[in-house]
Amino acid sequence: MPLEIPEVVIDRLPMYYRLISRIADQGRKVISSQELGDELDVTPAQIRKDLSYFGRFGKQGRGYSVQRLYDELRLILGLDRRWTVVVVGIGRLGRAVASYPGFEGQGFDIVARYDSDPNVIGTEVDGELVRDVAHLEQDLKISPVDIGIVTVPARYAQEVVDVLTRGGVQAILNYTPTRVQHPEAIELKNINPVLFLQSMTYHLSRSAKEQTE
Amino acid sequence: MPLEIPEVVIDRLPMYYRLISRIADQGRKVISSQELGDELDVTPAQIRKDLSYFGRFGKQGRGYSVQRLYDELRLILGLDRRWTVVVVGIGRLGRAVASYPGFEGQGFDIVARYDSDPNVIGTEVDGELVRDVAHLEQDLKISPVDIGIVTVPARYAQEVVDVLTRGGVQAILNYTPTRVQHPEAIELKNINPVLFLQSMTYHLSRSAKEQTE
DNA sequence: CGGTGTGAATTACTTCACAGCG
DNA sequence: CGCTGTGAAGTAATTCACACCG
Repeated sequence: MPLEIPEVVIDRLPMYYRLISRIADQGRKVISSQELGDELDVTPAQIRKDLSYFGRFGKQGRGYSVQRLYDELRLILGLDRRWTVVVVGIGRLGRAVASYPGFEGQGFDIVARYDSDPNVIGTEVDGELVRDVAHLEQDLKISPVDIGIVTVPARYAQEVVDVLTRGGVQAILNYTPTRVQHPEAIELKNINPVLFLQSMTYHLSRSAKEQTE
Repeated sequence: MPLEIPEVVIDRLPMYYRLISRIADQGRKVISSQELGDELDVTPAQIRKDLSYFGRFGKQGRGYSVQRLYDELRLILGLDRRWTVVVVGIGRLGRAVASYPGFEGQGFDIVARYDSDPNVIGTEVDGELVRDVAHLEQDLKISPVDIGIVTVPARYAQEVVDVLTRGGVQAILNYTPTRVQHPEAIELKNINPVLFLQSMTYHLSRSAKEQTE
């Protein structure tokens, strides 16, 4: 069963998890891969194949038990526990991220917030004090944290990532447009909205051209 | 040449563009696919193949002219013009997005900001007034806008997307965790940080297990 | 029946490897 | 020479299609 699961599959699981938890909330008991697929614009075969990497959760002729599938995905994604998170960089974006309720609601506990600006250090965000980033590495050594979110200005991104990795953080979400170096044992994902816009403008400029042709 | 270009290729172009503009800033004149690949963790063959979908920009034995490649990518991605953007939802995230200098710097002009909260409407963000979202559809009809960024609470996401599409917006960047319905002629990308964290926790919980085994 | 689970078939994507050009 | 551009080869991912089971 655990024979190298493709990364694309992993990347789809959170989407399945999100849908199935919504469906569970609606009180639905059973659902087919067809119906899941309709909702997500994915083929039913893909959903069945993806899930089959992890086990046989469905019942022939019936579909998937919503509760069962929810439980399994939770387990697979490691969401049967809480994860600790620090947010580094409390500018406008960091503030928004640090106070976004969607993290806590999904098991991600923001345990600390850091900044380097003396005007920001010591102020409150969401009722919690902002700490001095100079203490970050030391703090991480005393009480380790699972995940770091980086919302500092681009030029500090590498430095902050280095501190986080030295501090033993296992995963990093980088909101900075800078691509940073990092040990490959550490999970790192980038969120750069400009790249999204640019891949969309590619298509926009084509369809504009088609019109005139 | 224009024989169906894979979407994965399009999605990599902005990354190439970003790198090449940085290299151009450094005053470098020529660069090889090998060097580009080292920087981006991509094989040189992939870079050459990707670029070859659009033309022959390199010089054998030399590499790519940085300036030439920059110009070509700009053109391919439709960045040889400015794009207009509205931000809908001026909460903490919307405020951060609306005042992020990275958009203007890359040719995306935020031309208007909307909210539904009477306490927010009429206030200033980055020196610009926030308008009433009730006027959005009408405003778009009078002066069309290319792109909409949605930073409203999740439950309003569909409604806002509907207004934007009726208003003739061509692309939407959805910061909401809600997956919305939309005409397929419209480009839509979702940014949901929780999904990123969840695909990372999948790996974290594995490597934790490996340790104990 | 209806819908899963899955090998097999297909399609998509990546890498190889080398001819050809500056 | 050195490095691009690209068919051909090799992988990877998706979809098909159907045996099987509740």
